[in-house]
Amino acid sequence: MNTSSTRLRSTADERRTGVLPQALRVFAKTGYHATPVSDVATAAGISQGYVIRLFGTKLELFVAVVDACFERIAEALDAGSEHVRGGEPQEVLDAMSDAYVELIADRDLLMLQVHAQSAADIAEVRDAIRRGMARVTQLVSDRSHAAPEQVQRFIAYGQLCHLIVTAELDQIDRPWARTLTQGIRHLEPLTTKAGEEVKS
Amino acid sequence: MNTSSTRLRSTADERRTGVLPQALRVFAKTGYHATPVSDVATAAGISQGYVIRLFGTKLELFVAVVDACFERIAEALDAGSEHVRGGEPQEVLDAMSDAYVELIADRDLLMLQVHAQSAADIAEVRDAIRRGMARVTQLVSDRSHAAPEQVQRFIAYGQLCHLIVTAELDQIDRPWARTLTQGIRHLEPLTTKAGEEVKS
DNA sequence: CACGTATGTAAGTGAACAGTCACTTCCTTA
DNA sequence: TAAGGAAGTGACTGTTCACTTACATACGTG
Repeated sequence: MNTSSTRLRSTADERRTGVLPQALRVFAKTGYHATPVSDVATAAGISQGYVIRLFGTKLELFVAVVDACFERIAEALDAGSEHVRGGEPQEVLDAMSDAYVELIADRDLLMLQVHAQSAADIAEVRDAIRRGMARVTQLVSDRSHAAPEQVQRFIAYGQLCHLIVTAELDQIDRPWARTLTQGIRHLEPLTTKAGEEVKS
Repeated sequence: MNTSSTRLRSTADERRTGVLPQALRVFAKTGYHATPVSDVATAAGISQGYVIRLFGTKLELFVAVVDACFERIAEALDAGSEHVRGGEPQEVLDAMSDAYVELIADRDLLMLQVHAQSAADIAEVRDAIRRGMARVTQLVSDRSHAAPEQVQRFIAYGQLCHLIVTAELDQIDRPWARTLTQGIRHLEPLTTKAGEEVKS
């Protein structure tokens, strides 16, 4: 066993966990069917054949990516709810909203959910979405102690964000687009507006 | 000119309009990238090469399908709002909700929207979504005279339906799934519940 | 009826892609 | 240090697919 950094090669497990974030980025751009495994391999800096060896099939890779996506979302919601623990339900929901909005500023986690929904006719993908949504919904419910209707609304507006981001409705300066984007402060990553409190 | 039905061949325009509903069905199942043109051709009963000739490229065909999809949605919403014309905003919105839910009982129009969102990195597809959402949003606003917030909510819950249908959450009998599906009476096509008024 | 145009097909083309395989290089440990 | 196993590559394979093209058949019209 060599724990020092002099190794030239990673273990297969290290590779897998290292590949996942890159695969997430690539799949988020073009989705499951339109993304060749070779693109993932290039992004990860390894050969295409080895990516398949690491994950078995492209589908298994994609499912692993979807799981990782929801994992990160759950973590963010969890962290966002931490500093208002025990607050009013709506207060907790708002904190989680802010955390989600902040998290998806780079679009990848959001786009991947859209692509996963589009590929949900594949049973394994549909199951991954179910796992993820179960986790997220339960987390939101448990942390906020909000009524089911409030939780449902929370998720519904999250889905609306998907539409806004995929069609880039925030870049359209028309009444109908403003109707859909109103009150949703999202994207414009890292630009801090004066007077708005920032998570320190 | 021969206007009788003795013709063995359709005009190109007739073919195009005839192919679109079949293409809608096929694309709704597997999405843009995973659907070969040959599948559309088979469904339409013509050769694959001719489908391309009729629409130019697969992309142009898909865009035409997305436009047709929103066309049908707009028609349904329009019709649904007819018999409560001049009613209270929320009343009109509810009527449109019912019309939408009834329309998407066969899933195709809904699934196609999801697939279009997933392919929205293609500029032509993104533009088609924008056209469609502009039309739908304006229609809902104009017919209902509801506040923008209400219209936004209407669309947001429509997007929630997309998630429920793609992941088939209505078939999951767990609290988290019930939280997301509550109050949304959808699918279970054509089963009329006692005591619920039916559009005669 | 003959000629030009539009409808439609079937075979073909070249590129792209998921997965395989033989092989090399590195690492660990007995 | 030798040996076996694990990491990793690159070329290959068979298939699928969008699009093209050469050709055939039907249709309208002078």
